[in-house]
Amino acid sequence: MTKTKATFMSGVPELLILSLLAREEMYGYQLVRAIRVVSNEAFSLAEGVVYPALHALEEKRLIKAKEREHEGRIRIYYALTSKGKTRLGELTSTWARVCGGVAAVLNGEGVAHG
Amino acid sequence: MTKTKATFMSGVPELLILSLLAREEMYGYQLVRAIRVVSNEAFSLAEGVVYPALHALEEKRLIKAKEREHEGRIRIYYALTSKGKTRLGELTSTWARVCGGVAAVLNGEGVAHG
DNA sequence: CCACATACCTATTATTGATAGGTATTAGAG
DNA sequence: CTCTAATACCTATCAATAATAGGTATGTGG
Repeated sequence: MTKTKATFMSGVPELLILSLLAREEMYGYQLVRAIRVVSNEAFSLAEGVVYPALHALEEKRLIKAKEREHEGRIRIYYALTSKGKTRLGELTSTWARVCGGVAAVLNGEGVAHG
Repeated sequence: MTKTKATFMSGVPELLILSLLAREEMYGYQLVRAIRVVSNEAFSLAEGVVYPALHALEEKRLIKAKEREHEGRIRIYYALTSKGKTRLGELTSTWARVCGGVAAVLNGEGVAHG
């Protein structure tokens, strides 16, 4: 069927995660719920998406992990590094450019001649 | 270097092409320029992106090709099918949902508790 | 005791945009 | 007449990564 379900999502998980972590430290499971809630149900990223993304971001030094105990259970909190803040800025502006470009085409007035 | 250049672009070429073809028939080379111009330089999709996309869309019956001669040279014009119009509507609303979701997170007020 | 929520993880698949080529024709510059 | 640039089409390959579908372990409530 080639049902394309992943439309428009490339780079979005990274942007969402960095954006949420910019406000406060969070652990993976918390991020999964936060993404669903804060996006008003627009996104529902599974753990299988979020955890690998976190590991990739950590490897790129965009976020930093700190294990912390909570009620006898270990949670891995992630915080943005300064490199991560820079990256978030880049992603945000790229996102704005893409949004603007798409809007320009969708609402475009005239089109070039044949 | 793992320089990720393709951020936020998944599905965008399809959306742009369908959107432009919804207004008027166009041929591949023309689309390449139109995407650059109409998006205000936000996108600059190479021919190696546009042509395969057109072939894929044609195979899915979302667009239809008509060869036409222009000054002794053959151009392949593409037009939306009704299926293509439906698809464009779906993509547009998906795009709106994604945009809204990202905006909600980027401008989000409060975040869930730990 | 069992089910569920919490909290973490990985392997695999599939899609597809980007890159880097290639062909052929026509127009214009020198 | 030649050479370049623009037009107009094409394909093969790569690389990135979101989605799916699993898996482990602990704590809580009925």
